[in-house]
Amino acid sequence: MVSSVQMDQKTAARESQPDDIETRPPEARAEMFQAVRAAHSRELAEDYVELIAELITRFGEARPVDIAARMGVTAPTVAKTLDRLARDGLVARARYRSVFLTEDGAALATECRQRHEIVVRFLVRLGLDPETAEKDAEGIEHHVSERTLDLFRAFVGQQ
Amino acid sequence: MVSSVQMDQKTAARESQPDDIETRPPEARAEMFQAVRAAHSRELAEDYVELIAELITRFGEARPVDIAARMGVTAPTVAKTLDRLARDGLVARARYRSVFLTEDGAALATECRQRHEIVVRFLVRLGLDPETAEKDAEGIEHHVSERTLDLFRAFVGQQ
DNA sequence: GCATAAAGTTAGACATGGCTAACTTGTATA
DNA sequence: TATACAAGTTAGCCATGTCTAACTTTATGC
Repeated sequence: MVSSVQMDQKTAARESQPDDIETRPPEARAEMFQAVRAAHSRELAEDYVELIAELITRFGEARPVDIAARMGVTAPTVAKTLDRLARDGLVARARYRSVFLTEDGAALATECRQRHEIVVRFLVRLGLDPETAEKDAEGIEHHVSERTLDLFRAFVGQQ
Repeated sequence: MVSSVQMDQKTAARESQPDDIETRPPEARAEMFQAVRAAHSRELAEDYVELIAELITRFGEARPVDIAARMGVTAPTVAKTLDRLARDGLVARARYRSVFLTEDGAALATECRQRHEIVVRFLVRLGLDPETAEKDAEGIEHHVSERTLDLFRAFVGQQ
């Protein structure tokens, strides 16, 4: 262990380059990673409500079998996930029936769809092919702050 | 159930707007989500090796206690995660000792550091404040394809 | 050089998100 | 309308990633 040496180096580094993330206190890093973990726990819910909203729009209902096919998971996985979403007040369901969104779920879906749209359009505007843009957006959209989304909007909007 | 009606709508939609992701076959969606899930399973490993590399550079060693403070998790969580990384050949460790990267781990760390750098610089160039750029990059970096990264590089590089 | 503090480990709990196998319900058709 | 197939559910398994509590080892300071 080299704690005392570390402290000296840390202090020196922090004072010489205060803007570099590496030199900010460990708690600052911790907060960032905690935020990413929080985003992850929302991701699946967001993807589901977004998909459910789309299925309802296109087909009038969202069936577990269609969700499973599009999410690339098995039926039991969908069932368990829908139970969690119901528990969290995002979807409403009756046994052996299609799934519907609650008011909260519908609101979340709308928000997610818009965010997704903006990210895709931003990437395409940047020069990415639409196919890859869709793929990347699926992963990126859950980690884009409001501030960044505004910049994306501005970039898409310009001329 | 409305399978036959669904099929008609699906077919009609697919023929009218072949470029929209919603109109592509369900398997295309499934692949995207599977890719995102695969990215997730790599995320933690990437964040750890990146952090470990940085700690080694700055302090000469990477101690679990320092990793825990910066990841925002407890010591046992770090221990278990390091065991998995060791199992996967990314880190080497001896009981009660600091952690080191294997050749594979070091290579992954370098790759991740560069990707992270580019994403941050891209966001800052776009107009984002450095603080938020760091935060967003932490989530985004794991979901950026090579193609997108090239576009980010180009955008950062231009004048 | 010994006591104590700090760091690390182990054990065990829990939620999430995936799976297969087996069963039940609903639908469609012969 | 009876039955067979499709859809949905339940049970139970597993890995991941988090935690707390309790214990062991290492390092520090007097």
